[in-house]
Order: sequence, then C-alpha cells, then structure tokens
Amino acid sequence: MIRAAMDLFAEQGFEQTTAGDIAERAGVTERTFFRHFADKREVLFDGSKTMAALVADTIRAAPPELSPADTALAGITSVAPLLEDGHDHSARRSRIIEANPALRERELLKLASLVEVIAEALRARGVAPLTADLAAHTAMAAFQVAFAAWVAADEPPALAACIGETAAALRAL
Amino acid sequence: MIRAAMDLFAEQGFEQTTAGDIAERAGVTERTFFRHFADKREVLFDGSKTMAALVADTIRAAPPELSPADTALAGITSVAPLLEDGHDHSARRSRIIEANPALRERELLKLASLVEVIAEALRARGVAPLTADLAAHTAMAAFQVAFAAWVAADEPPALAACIGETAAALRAL
DNA sequence: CTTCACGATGTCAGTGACTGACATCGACCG
DNA sequence: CGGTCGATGTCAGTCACTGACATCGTGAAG
Repeated sequence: MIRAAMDLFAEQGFEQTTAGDIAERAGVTERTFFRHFADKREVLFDGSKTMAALVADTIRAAPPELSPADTALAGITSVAPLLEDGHDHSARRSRIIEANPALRERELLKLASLVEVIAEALRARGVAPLTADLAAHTAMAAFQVAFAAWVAADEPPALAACIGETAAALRAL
Repeated sequence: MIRAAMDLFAEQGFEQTTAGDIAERAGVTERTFFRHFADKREVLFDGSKTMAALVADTIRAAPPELSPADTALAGITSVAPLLEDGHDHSARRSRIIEANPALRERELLKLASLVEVIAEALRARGVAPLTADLAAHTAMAAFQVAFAAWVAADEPPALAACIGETAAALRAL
C-alpha cells in the first residue's frame, strides 16, 4: 500500500488520489487501508515510530558527560543510518511532501514529536527543562537544514557528515 | 465566527464541534463559514498573515550591520507587541491547540511558514542561504520556547523579555 | 481429522468536512 | 430608477473516515 500510494501521489498528486485509488492499486479495500493507516497522509510516515524509539535509545545510552546540545545532536544523528541508503527514496518522498501543505503539516508534526522525544530523554538525564527544550529544538533545526541539503544533492554525501557540518555552522552563529 | 469557534472548541472540544455548530452560533450558514476560512482549523489562525508581514518588514528595516542571527531574532521579536496585551487570550488559544493534534499541525505549518519568511528576508539582505535557514530556525526555536514559558506563566512577564532571555540561554549552549 | 478461536479482510451504511453551481439580496453608482 | 457587485443562502455532490457486522483462512487444541 505504501508503494501504491507513493506511486499514485507522484503520478497524479496527493489531492487527486483518493483512498479508494490507493486501496485498489494495492489490491485491498478502502476499509482495509484505513485499518492500517490512521488517515491518507499517514501512509507516507510509517517509519516515524521507529525513528523516535531509536533517538530515545541513543540519548539514553549516550555518555553522561556529553553536553545537552551534543547529546541531542547525537540522538538526531542516529537516524542517519536509516536514511543513508535510501537517498533516491528520500528525495522522491520529499518532493511529494513539499508539493502538498497537508503532507507538510504531517511531517512537521512528526518532527515536533521527535523534538519532544529528545527533550524528554534529556530531562530524564537530569537536564533542566528549558535547556532540554532549547537543545532539542536546536538539534532539530540542524537536522532539518542538513537533511534538506542532503536530499537536494545529486551526488549524495553522507547524511551524518552533513548534520555535523551544519551543526558546526550553527555554532558559528 | 472566531469567537464562536473558540468558545465551542473550549466547551466541547475541536472534534466534537462541527462547522455547522460554529456557523449556527455565529448566526450564519455553514457555507458562509467556509467562504471566510479555508477549513475548520483556520479559524484559529487568522492573524498569521499579519504576523508574517510584520516580521518581513522588521527584517527589511533592520540595520545592515546586524548579524544574521540577531536580525532573525529581531524579526521574530517584533510580533511580541501584538501578543503582549492578550495574554489570557493567548493562553486560552494555546490550551485549545495543544489539546488537538490537528490544530497543532496547523500551528506548526504557520510557524514553518514564518521560518521561511525570515529566511527569505535574510537572503534578500545578502545572507548566504544556508546561514539564513539556520538563523531563521534558531530564532524560531527561541521564540517557541519563550512563548511556551510566557503562556504558561500566571503572572505574565513581558514576552519580548522572555524571548531575549531564551536567546541568551540558547547562546550559552 | 474436526473444531474452535482469532486476526485480517470485506461489506455497508452513516457522519461530517469541504466544493461548485446557482439564486437572492442589499448597498452603492450612474 | 435600473444595473452592478459583493456577501450570503440553498442544494446537491464528493470524499475522508468510522462503526457494526459478516466472512474467511490459519493454526492450536482436542
């Protein structure tokens, strides 16, 4: 269904694609589609739970002496391996999302949830709430900018390196 | 209609309130409601265009020697006066939005649009694209954290001061 | 081998968000 | 006074989503 949805969204656009269209191409019923995905947009955001769990685990396992900002950065960077291999897929997916405000909204919500996960994980390490929020937001800012650059690149560099460079540029501000 | 919607959302929740309910309480038709607001959520985000314009103007008028980060911060801080007086209203509105993911999505989209406005205004001043993106995201991070603290406060301090302090804390990371 | 339980799917009817087409109505313009 | 125009009402239609119920395939228990 995920493949069917991505193909249809790319071919004819998100709004022009009905849930029934996706279901039909996937060989199931519309009702079945909605049993697997909470709504039509969710079909593009399947891995987000996995990513959140990974980020939380990474932060929990990070050395205690690491600063909040560096810990948050390490957390968000840990998702890079999940994406490194699928540059084409990520680019295709990003193009679809950028083309539709409703999908962009959903992506922003997922990213905001990730920020909350990071902040919560930092607080669990004893970081002050306000500092945790700021570090989480800042790490996410670096990730977003780095990811956008990585996705736009024809010859993809390493995503993890992109994030590192972007974070360095951020510190220079 | 805005008042009717906020009241109903607060009373019975966003999902439990139909567009027809809002229209009825406001004394108009459902069709008329949708002529004024693109969708049911939009009714809570009326001033966002004004804010974006204000931010863009502020950045355009900022002294050229100001650093990108400080310029972005000045831009986002310029919306503070619009909110200072309406602390109760902001708090009430925030409570409604936090209570519903769909509304949170819309808010995130508006904030992301603001980030884009800031970045674009910085680029127009000759700031490098990547730097502009980073500065815009960072300023927005400071604003979000500061605004959350301001909204949560019982005895509201000055929002502009909140943003300044938060930005200072951010630099300390 | 039969039976039973259960998870995944199909079917169907219903609600509510939105949209397009058309009619109406009141203010203002010449 | 007739005409124009913007705002509103009316109505029918599409589509996202949901709840209730039937069906079916599989695998465990007897």
